[in-house]
Amino acid sequence: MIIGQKLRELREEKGLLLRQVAAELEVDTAYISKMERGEKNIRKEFIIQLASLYNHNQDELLALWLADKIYDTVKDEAMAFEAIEIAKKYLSKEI
Amino acid sequence: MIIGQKLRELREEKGLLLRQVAAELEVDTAYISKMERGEKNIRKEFIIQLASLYNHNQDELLALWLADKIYDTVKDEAMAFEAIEIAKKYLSKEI
DNA sequence: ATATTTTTGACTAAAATTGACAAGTCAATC
DNA sequence: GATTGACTTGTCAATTTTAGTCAAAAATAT
Repeated sequence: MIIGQKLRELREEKGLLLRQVAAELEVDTAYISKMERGEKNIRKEFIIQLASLYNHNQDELLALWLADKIYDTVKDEAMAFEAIEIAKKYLSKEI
Repeated sequence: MIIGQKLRELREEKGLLLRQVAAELEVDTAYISKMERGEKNIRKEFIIQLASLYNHNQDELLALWLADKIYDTVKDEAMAFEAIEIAKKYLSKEI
């Protein structure tokens, strides 16, 4: 989703090829392509490596990555907003 | 987590046994026990059936159920709050 | 004590995920 | 129009995760 787009932007800014990024992460080129297009989940570890490779703020990327996961779990749910508020409440109380 | 507790409360209010609820959902008794104690995920379909069985507001239960899922995906993440805000933004823009 | 309810742990079938590989498309260039 | 390079797509094997059962153990009530 959004993290994928962002990763593609960053890669293109750096002028890197899928192949080069793939070599860095030690995975197949096709796999990077799929991550960038949101066809595959991205492992947290990869985000960290990519933040470093692209010289980009790691926390920002991790936030986007996590936001995508949240979005994915709520997107088709009628109670999405209510649930988010409840989850936030749990979270601030460190349940 | 929280949805489990709530389901247990509701069941006890109605004076139903695990066995009886299990029969209603057509699953094993142990499974209900595990759902109520947050040891197993609960299928959305079960929440709907239980709302009806317990005569309780379905949307409220679904919101709790979804909140738990959100909480679960963010609970160990440093960027949890930021991610939630981003996800909310996506959601309100219906991306 | 014993009968009933709930919990626990081990287990398995099914489903989802990871990631590779091969073949395909698409542009640009020769 | 053939070739080359970058990316995409489909399929697949291997691994991991999940759903739910069963039997035994623990807890609770009678």
